[in-house]
Amino acid sequence: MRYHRVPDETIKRLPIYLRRVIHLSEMGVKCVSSTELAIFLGISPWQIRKDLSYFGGFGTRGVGYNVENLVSRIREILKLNVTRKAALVGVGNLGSAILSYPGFNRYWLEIAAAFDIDKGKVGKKLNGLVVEDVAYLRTLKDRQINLGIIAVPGEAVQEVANNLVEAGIKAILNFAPRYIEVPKRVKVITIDIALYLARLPYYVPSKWMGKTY
Amino acid sequence: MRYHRVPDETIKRLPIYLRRVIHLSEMGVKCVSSTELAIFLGISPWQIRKDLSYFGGFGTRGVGYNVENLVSRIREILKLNVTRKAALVGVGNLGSAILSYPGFNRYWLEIAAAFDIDKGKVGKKLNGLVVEDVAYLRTLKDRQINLGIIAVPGEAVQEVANNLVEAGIKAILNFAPRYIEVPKRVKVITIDIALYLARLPYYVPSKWMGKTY
DNA sequence: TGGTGTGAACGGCTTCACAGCT
DNA sequence: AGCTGTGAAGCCGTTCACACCA
Repeated sequence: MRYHRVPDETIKRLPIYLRRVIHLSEMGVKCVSSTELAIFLGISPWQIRKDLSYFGGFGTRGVGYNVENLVSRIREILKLNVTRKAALVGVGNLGSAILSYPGFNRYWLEIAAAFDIDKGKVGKKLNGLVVEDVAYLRTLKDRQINLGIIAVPGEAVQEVANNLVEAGIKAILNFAPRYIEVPKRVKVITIDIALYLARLPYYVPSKWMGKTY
Repeated sequence: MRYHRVPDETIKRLPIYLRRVIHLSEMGVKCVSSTELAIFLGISPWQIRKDLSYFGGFGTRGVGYNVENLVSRIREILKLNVTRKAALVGVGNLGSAILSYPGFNRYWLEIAAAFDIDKGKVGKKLNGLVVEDVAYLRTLKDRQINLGIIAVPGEAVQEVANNLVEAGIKAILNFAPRYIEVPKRVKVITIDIALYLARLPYYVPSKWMGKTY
C-alpha cells in the first residue's frame, strides 16, 4: 500500500487484536482469518484487514494470518517488543486495584514502582512493591521507567503530572477526573470511569427508564 | 439548527462538559464561554459550540452559557435528571475500588447493589452495601436497577452479561477484557484498562525507549 | 475457491468563516 | 465589540468492490 498516515483509531484497535491473538496463540491455534477475528471482537473483517494492511500486508491470501506472526508484528508496532515499565502514583482504592491487576504482564507491561503522598502507606509492601514517597518521583529518571499511571484525587493530578514529566516520564495514563496539561511531546490518556457510567443512561430508551424511578 | 443526527462523539464529550460545569456551579460561577470551557477541557471552542448546538442553542450570544442552565440541559440530554441505579457484579480488587469510588453520585449515579459468586464475600458489608449472591441477580428486575457494571474475570463475563440482560438490565459497563455479545437493544461499553496502558508505548518516540531498557 | 490487500466511494465528524444576537 | 449558532468545506476513517494470490 502507498504511504498512508495510520489513523489513531487503528492504533486503538491494535491492542484488541493483540489480546485475541495472544489468546489464540496460547490455545495453540496456528492461523486465523479476519472473519474469525471479527466474530470474537465485534469489529468488521474489512476494518481488521485495513488496519493490518497499514503496516504492510502480513497475511497469506486464501489462508489467513499466522497467529505467531501477528503477535510479534503487533508487539513491534505498539513497541511492546520488550517489557515496558510503569510507575504508579497513588495507592488508594483504585491504585491498589491497578497494582494487583494481573492483566498487564500479558502485554509485556510491568508496574515497577508505586508512590503515595500518605506517610502511612509509604514503606508498606503491596504486590511485591514497596510504596515510595512521592518526593522520590524524580528518581524515576535513573530507573528506566518511562510510563506513568496517575490514580490520585483530582486536585493533586496536575502537580503529579508535572513531577512525572520532570522525572522523564514519556506517557501517562490518568485515572483522575481532570484534563491535565503537559508538554506536547508527552502523551496522556485519561480514563474517568464515572464518565463512562454517566454515558450509559443516554443509550437506554426512555420507556425503560421512567422519570419516577 | 435543522435536523441532524447527533454524533456519538458528541455524546462522549457531554459528560466532560458536565463535569466542568458542575464544578463551576459549585464554585458559584454564573456564566461561562465556550473558550473558557475549551481551555480547561482541551477541546476546541468550535467543537464545544457545535456539540451544544445539536440540542438547540442554549447560550446567549455576546455573553456565553448560563452555568446552571448548562448543568440541567446536559443532565436532561444524558438522562441523568433523576438518580440512576447500577448493580455491580464482582467485588474483587477492581470491583471494590469502583464501589468505594466517590465520584458517581456527582453524576446522579448510585451503585445500589453488589454481587459476587464467592460465598466468602456474600453477606459482607462493603461501603454500606451487603454483597449478594450472583444467584439473586434476577431480583434486579423488581428493584428498578437497570444499569450493570461487570468487574469479574474474563472467563465469567459472558455468563454474567447474560444474567444481567435476563434481569432486565439495559446498559452495561464492562471492565473485563472480553467482547461480550448481547441483544442489540442493550448498550455495552467495555473498558479494558490494560489495553489503554498497552497503547502508551506506541506514542513514545523510540529514541526515548531504547530496545535494551 | 477462499481469504487478503487496496484504491475508490461513502459517510461522519471537525474546522472554518461568518451571520446573527446582545 | 463579543460570543453564540450554523451552513459549508475539508478531512478523516469506514465500507465497499474487486483485483490478486495461494
